Amino acid sequence: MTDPTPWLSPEESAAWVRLVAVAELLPSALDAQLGADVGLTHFEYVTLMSLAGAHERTMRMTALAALTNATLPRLSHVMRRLEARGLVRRFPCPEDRRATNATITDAGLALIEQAAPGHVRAVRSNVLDALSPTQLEQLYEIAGAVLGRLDPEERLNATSCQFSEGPRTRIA
Amino acid sequence: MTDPTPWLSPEESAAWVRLVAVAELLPSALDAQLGADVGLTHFEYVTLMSLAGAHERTMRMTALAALTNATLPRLSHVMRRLEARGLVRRFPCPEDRRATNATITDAGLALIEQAAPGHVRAVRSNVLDALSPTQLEQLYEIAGAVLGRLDPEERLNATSCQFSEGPRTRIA
DNA sequence: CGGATTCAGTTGTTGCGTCAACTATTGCGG
DNA sequence: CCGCAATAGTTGACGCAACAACTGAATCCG
Repeated sequence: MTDPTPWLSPEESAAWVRLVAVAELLPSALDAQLGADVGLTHFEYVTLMSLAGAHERTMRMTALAALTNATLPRLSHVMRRLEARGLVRRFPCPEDRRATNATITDAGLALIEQAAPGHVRAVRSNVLDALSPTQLEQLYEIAGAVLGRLDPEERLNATSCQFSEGPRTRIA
Repeated sequence: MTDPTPWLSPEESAAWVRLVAVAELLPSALDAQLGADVGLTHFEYVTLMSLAGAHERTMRMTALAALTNATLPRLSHVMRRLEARGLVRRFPCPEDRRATNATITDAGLALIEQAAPGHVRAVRSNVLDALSPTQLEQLYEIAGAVLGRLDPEERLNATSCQFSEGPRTRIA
């Protein structure tokens, strides 16, 4: 009982401190670049990208919330703001009249196509360029292991593939 | 000009997505545990820890802000709340009457001593336990490399050593 | 010495995320 | 078929961080 928490070893502490620093600075850096560039937060960008990659560029609010790891209230507020800017549209789902479908508009598509190059540059210059191919693989494994603890549900899995594509299209 | 952003390779994209997920979930997890345990945010906890480890348990606001990577307004607001809870005290610096010194109170020390075990447990269960010793070393290197890009000024360096110590004391 | 600039902090406003209601629809059990 | 729980989403209130404007003290400089 006197030693339920053996404190952290120097190695653990050093790695932990750096990880925390990255976790704090990275979101700010992403938001800053996207905000200055096109007036979007990173979350708004991911939301629009998810819609752009969806079938018919349309998704149910709940599905979109799960995909972007947002609570439903948060997504609702964000979508209201995006809709006010003409970047998305919302309309009731015909099959389930409780549900709401969201679609990205042409203006929304145009905006993320405008935003993407700068965002990719920021990702490279802030992170990827600092890592060797070996470290990239290690990062993949490490982040995966940590995610297994942080997100046992594995809800965040489909956000991917938004980056390895060329300009997004309907499907083909 | 047509290819200034070669998009991301599948490997890059996969690692990036996982890193972003960790960067989003980790702060929430820390805040949730500390908030439920002792009603502190992670930032407040780090602030109190920094004060506890400082000479005479006292620090200038500017120094504390630099150490915790906070803006001065943010720190000012946080310190006002902490002072209202009796966890810190503020008083004008005798040598420079522009400056304000902050000290952690005995109540503040007691609170972080109460909070530390649970926090360390959370750090372990959410991150460290998922990594092998090799991965811990890799994480240290990777996070260091990324920090070199995100924080070229190296402002976040002294937050360390708060974890490898036993219960904090003045100095000796 | 005296005015201007810089520095240290605080305060007010705005924007975003979370939490707690609340509405409306669906599906289930009797 | 009728109530009742569960689901989908919206809305409003509150808390915290960012930004800008402000006060007061120190420093620079002529």
